[in-house]
Amino acid sequence: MREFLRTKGFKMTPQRELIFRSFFEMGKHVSVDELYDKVRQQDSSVGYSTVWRNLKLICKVGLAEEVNLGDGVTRYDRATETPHGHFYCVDCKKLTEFDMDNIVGQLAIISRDNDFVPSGFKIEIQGRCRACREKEATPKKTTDAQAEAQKP
Amino acid sequence: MREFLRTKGFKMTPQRELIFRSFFEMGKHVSVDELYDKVRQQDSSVGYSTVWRNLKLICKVGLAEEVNLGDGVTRYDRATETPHGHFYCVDCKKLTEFDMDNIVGQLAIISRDNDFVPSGFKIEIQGRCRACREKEATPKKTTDAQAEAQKP
DNA sequence: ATGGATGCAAAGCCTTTGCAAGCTT
DNA sequence: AAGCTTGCAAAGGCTTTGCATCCAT
Repeated sequence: MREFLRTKGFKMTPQRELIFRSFFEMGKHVSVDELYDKVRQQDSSVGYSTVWRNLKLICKVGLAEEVNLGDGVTRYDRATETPHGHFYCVDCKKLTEFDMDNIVGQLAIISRDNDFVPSGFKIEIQGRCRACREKEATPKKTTDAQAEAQKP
Repeated sequence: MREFLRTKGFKMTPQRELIFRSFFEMGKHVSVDELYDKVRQQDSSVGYSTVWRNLKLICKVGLAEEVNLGDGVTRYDRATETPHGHFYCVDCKKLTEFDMDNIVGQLAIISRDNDFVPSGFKIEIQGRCRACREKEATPKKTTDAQAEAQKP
């Protein structure tokens, strides 16, 4: 890793090592705050911006990429060999992955047909996961839209 | 329109009418700022939050929906009958649409197979549009990744 | 010695909200 | 009259940046 970074012109530091290690241990969909918390558990002297900058660095060197669902939080997803889409539960906000190998091929075709050179694909399916559906077995009287509309 | 809103419990006002009208004239992918500018051209007394709140209202009543590409700006897309995905040019930041009828069927199947009840699908294809490719016919010496990595 | 890396604090940016005053119904 | 709306200003919430200092190479 140290060697890998050097070839890109970056140095290895204790903080960086801790941050990188923590990130790759945490798996998927990590937010800056989450990673910051985890890092601080092991070294409470690490600054927030250091975590933030290193997360950006991890993306720069191609080891991860940003995932943004528009809920105000940027998440970081470890780069994987297999392209995948996300199920986004509107209730619990959890992300689950699904394979999208098959669909990517079609998206590439669509792109070509539209004279667009693609570099990345994102598919997000919003809805409700099983857990949240079972949790709220009792149906509401009003629709979500109406209920929402009442709020200021 | 006035009638439609009343049934949902909302009133019609001059500002609201102007905002609604402007939004629907502007077409797709409108940001709060853009709409605000357009509205101000016709009535410079309208406040930013009024535009913002009405854009939210338009979404609440189902006439539009938010589109978020994670570039820090929320866009609003008029609700259409045909589901569509977006080409997002990483150079000019423009959005272009494409039909995704065929793919939606598959996403629904994927959802069912994963015990997920979908309520919405989003597909985003990042890349470069023809215009931006032609604009920069001269290839760079360094890769984008390397160039980016040099920045602080 | 050098130039990248770190921490802290502060600035940015957009999105939201509190409130008093003003308008629809 | 009653309650939704509006404008302005201010507060939030997360992302970025300025800088002096520190450290890896």
